[in-house]
Amino acid sequence: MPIASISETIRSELESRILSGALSPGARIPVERELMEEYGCSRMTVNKAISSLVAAGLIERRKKAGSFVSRPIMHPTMLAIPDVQTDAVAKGQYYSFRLLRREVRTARKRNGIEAALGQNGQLLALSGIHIVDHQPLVTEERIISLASVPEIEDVDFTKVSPGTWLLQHIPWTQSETRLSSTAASMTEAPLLDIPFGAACFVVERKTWRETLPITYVRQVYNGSAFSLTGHFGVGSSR
Amino acid sequence: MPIASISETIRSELESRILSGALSPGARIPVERELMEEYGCSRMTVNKAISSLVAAGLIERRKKAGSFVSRPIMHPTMLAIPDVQTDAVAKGQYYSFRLLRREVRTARKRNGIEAALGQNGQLLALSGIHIVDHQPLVTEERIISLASVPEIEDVDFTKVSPGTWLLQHIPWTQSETRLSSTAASMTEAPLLDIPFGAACFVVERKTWRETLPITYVRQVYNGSAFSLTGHFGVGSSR
DNA sequence: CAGTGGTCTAGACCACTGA
DNA sequence: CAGTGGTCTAGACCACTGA
Repeated sequence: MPIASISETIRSELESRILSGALSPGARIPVERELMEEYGCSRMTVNKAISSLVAAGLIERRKKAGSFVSRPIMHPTMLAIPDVQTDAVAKGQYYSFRLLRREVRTARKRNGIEAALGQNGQLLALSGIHIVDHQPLVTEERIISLASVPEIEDVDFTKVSPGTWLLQHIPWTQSETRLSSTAASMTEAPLLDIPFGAACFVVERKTWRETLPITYVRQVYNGSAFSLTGHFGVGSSR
Repeated sequence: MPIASISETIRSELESRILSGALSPGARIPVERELMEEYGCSRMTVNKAISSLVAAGLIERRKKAGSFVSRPIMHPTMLAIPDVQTDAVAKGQYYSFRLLRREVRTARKRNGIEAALGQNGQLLALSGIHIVDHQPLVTEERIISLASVPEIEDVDFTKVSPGTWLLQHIPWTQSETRLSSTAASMTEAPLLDIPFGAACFVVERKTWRETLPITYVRQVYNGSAFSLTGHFGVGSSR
């Protein structure tokens, strides 16, 4: 194991004092110049340690006033929502994507999502189903802005899923993900090989590259075969 | 607006070059000593800029070899899973918690979760329902380690929900959250005032304080009244 | 107006590791 | 073994803002 650097030592000792409650929310922590003396190091080193605790949300700083233990403590969770194909391949499972529909068209009026994606031109609308280990796992309805991603018009989606292709070719900077549940519809139920009305898990995502909209996708998972797990550790983001 | 510092300038210019694709995944970025000259600044300043991009996952560094644009690009999402009561109160909605069952007992054998929570003593088992704007929104089954949180035995849960009380009184450091969907059971359906078998959204969470287990909770939401939304921006964690 | 943090400099020594 | 990043020093000047 690597020997902890001075700034790591300061960071972890402050973190312990906060998490143990020795320094309670709202408490003032020693000023940088005090910590310099305590650890016999330079101010830059102290600053680095405290800055990482600020980034982790454990400390807030105010000039002249000092540095304070943050007050709120919520339930944030970092969820890594997997790409279906990438995830299946990583687990060594058999994967295929079955394309059900492919259409190039303009945005439908009165559909806010399509309007945003299609404001600069045409849309590619796809629907299909992800099959993992020979079982249908999740249906997908996707809309892609051809103005933002013209080259996708020539991609063969029998070899690669649209999501995987986009991940590998288009850099994105912002995403918004919505998670919900729904009852399987008349179209989804037979595709997923589950009863009409069965509980499903829904992932919807919009993705942007800077301010340029790229894609919207709605995925409906077989609810009995899918869950998402997220972890969160206070101060885990170094 | 504050004038960007030198390190912020370097950071944002590198970020732009990466996100625009001018520097593609796997590409080598200039070494620190080159960037020093380019920006006419000290190495520490360059290092600070690059370190923040490393923390944001955009860059990976290898000694001797150099610094490279990261390859993967996943779909991480930061979800802030709200506390039901805190969330409702913040929105100005009427909130109440109805306690249905309260029991102090030892862990049931063959139940891994209870065994972990009850290894040092007794458990407090609670069940109840969160009522928001006079509509039942979510049922809750919770188990709390009395060894870790002895003072909770005297709390009156007609005024405050167990989750809110814990958030406000017990510092936690690690949590694991699982999201899934399920069909409403015979006990849940009437409590939520929905049909038996209706699609529900399930949140399960285990929480620790360092290595000490604190609580496990399973919440079943009325699926037609609930969704979670998370955002993610590349490089948003400064 | 004085205490605090924000940022930077111009070096330094070292560990690591790819050529 | 040389290039690269990791970390640190001992200062410095300044902006902000609470007392």
